[in-house]
Amino acid sequence: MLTIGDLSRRTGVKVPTIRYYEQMGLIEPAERSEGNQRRYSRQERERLSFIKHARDLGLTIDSIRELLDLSVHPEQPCAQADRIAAEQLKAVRAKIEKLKRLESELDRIVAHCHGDQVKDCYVIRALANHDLCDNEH
Amino acid sequence: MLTIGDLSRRTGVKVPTIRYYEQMGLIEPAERSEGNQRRYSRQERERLSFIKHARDLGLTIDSIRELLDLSVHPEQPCAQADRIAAEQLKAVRAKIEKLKRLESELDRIVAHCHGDQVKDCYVIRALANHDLCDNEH
DNA sequence: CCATATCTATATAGTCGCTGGAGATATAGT
DNA sequence: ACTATATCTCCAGCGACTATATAGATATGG
Repeated sequence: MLTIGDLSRRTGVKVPTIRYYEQMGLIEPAERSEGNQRRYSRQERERLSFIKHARDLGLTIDSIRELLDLSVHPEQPCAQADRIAAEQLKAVRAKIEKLKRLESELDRIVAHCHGDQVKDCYVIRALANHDLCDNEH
Repeated sequence: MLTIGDLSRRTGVKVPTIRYYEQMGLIEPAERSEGNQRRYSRQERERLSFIKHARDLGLTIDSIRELLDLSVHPEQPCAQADRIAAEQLKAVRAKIEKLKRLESELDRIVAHCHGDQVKDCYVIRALANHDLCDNEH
């Protein structure tokens, strides 16, 4: 059995975050030692690793809860799990597109600035005047 | 003079957000009508547009406050404004890189899934088992 | 000139996913 | 037995809003 600190080190999830996940119902309330400290088994470590992995991929707590619910019904069709992952992929792609537009505008703003004083500064002027932008954002 | 609703429509910043910006000290407390309603001039509309533009570019409230402070000192060197924009650019690029890694992994996960049942589902299995990942994330 | 419709005011709480602190208790090592 | 470290619970805070409730102001049509 692992203490919460051990579990934290093995999964890379911080101790208060583990307790937070318990509170949010992502993991079951843990067994307790005589002195009321949480103790975890290998199964619980795996579940937490699953959660960590999904969070690293940007899935919301709600999506993860859904996936966890699905994973305990192995005979059901997996279309829903598919859908969750596909939607997340779509969201990630949309974010990338948006960030790329920001990148190109910021890049242009930074590259243009060669004034020495604020009154000539392209950064400031570009922000004050949307017309200097190339694209929508 | 514009009401807060007019200002909102002209800048695309929602009414409660304008009030929030006032509270945060990004914009000066507005003049008031006899009935205690906020009234805005053209100058204040421009300042809010500046803020909107900067927020759209992902700058934090704190960075925007710095830029606004700079913009009222036109004789000072603009190196700091430059630095703020350059740092934001760096942050945006880092986010793009991270999201691209997520994209490729999610894409791989989704593409692999052709099981019909949860027990064979690659989405679920991939999340449970980090070894199925190609790269770090 | 009044009824009504829309807008605005303030204050407060909620969102998401944690993170950190205070003060008390448990456990491990010597 | 003593000490150092880990853990416990509870609660507050982050950022940037967003929503809700209740009350008062203003604009419009008849």
